Amino acid sequence: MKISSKVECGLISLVDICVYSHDDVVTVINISSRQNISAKYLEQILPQLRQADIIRSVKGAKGGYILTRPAEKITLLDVINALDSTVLGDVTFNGKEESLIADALSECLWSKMTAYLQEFAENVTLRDIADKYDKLSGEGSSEPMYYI
Amino acid sequence: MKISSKVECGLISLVDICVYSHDDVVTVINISSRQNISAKYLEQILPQLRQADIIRSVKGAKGGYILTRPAEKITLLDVINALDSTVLGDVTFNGKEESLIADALSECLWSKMTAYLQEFAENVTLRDIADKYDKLSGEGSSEPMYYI
DNA sequence: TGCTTTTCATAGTAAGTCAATAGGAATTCG
DNA sequence: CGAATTCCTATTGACTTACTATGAAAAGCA
Repeated sequence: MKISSKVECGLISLVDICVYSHDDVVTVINISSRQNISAKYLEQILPQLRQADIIRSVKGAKGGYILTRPAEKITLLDVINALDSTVLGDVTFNGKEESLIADALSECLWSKMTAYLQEFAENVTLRDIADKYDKLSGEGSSEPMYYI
Repeated sequence: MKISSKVECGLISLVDICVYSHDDVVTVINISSRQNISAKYLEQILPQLRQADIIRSVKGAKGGYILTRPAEKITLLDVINALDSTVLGDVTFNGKEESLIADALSECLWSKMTAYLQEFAENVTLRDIADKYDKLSGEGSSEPMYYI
């Protein structure tokens, strides 16, 4: 399916913060260099995650970001809603399609499909994703790294 | 969620054909006038449904379109794949995000999310949608139609 | 205080996508 | 032949996306 780069990068940042913040803040530059994402781009994404109360920011020197709550209480739905509400929001059209069929589709199909997707996203937590990453990177480190 | 107007109009067309074709072909102009969709736009959408073997076309005068098989054997997945493969296709990125976290996301999250959506779409048939429409339009006709 | 580090806010831009339109060729019926 | 209809390709305008740019504001530190 179609996931914007904003959501992808936002999620990568959150996993990075989750894994590398040891009760301390993580800076945009930290994330940028570890994850190969433009710092300026992150500077645009992270504030949105802050507004959605997923991360908390500390300004000034020694500043940075940290999760507002344990990773198991942050869901994929939270993140997607914060960064791209069209992914899991209602299906909407220009309004031109005025027909009973279009009505039937909205009421009986698109609404259910959206709800179905939302249910998936509600049940994936940042902890789940971070654990998967830990497992994968653990496997990787016991083997030669071909792609250095 | 985000559904393109192409998919919406294509689905409306299929329901229209399903309901109004009584073993006979339905023309673009028929659909266009019944559903308030530009005929030229439909002329672009219907051929794609034909290439996907969902409808069959008859050229020339007295020509038109008809379903290739019973409505209960046409799934939402078929239609979406025919008109907009990005909706249910794999999640792909520019390839810039080279990090283990991005790998973990592809392998463990996006692939599952896509499969989950596909499962939904596989289990909705054109018959289901047409039935819903019949039910809705039936209810409507027993009440005054305010929006003639 | 003044310097450095960092977040914050806003604007801009280049490329791509989408919805819709346009014009005309090819086919078939009567 | 002529009307109806599908088929094919191109084009346009609006919108969206993925970034980049510039600089202000805040906070730690010497």
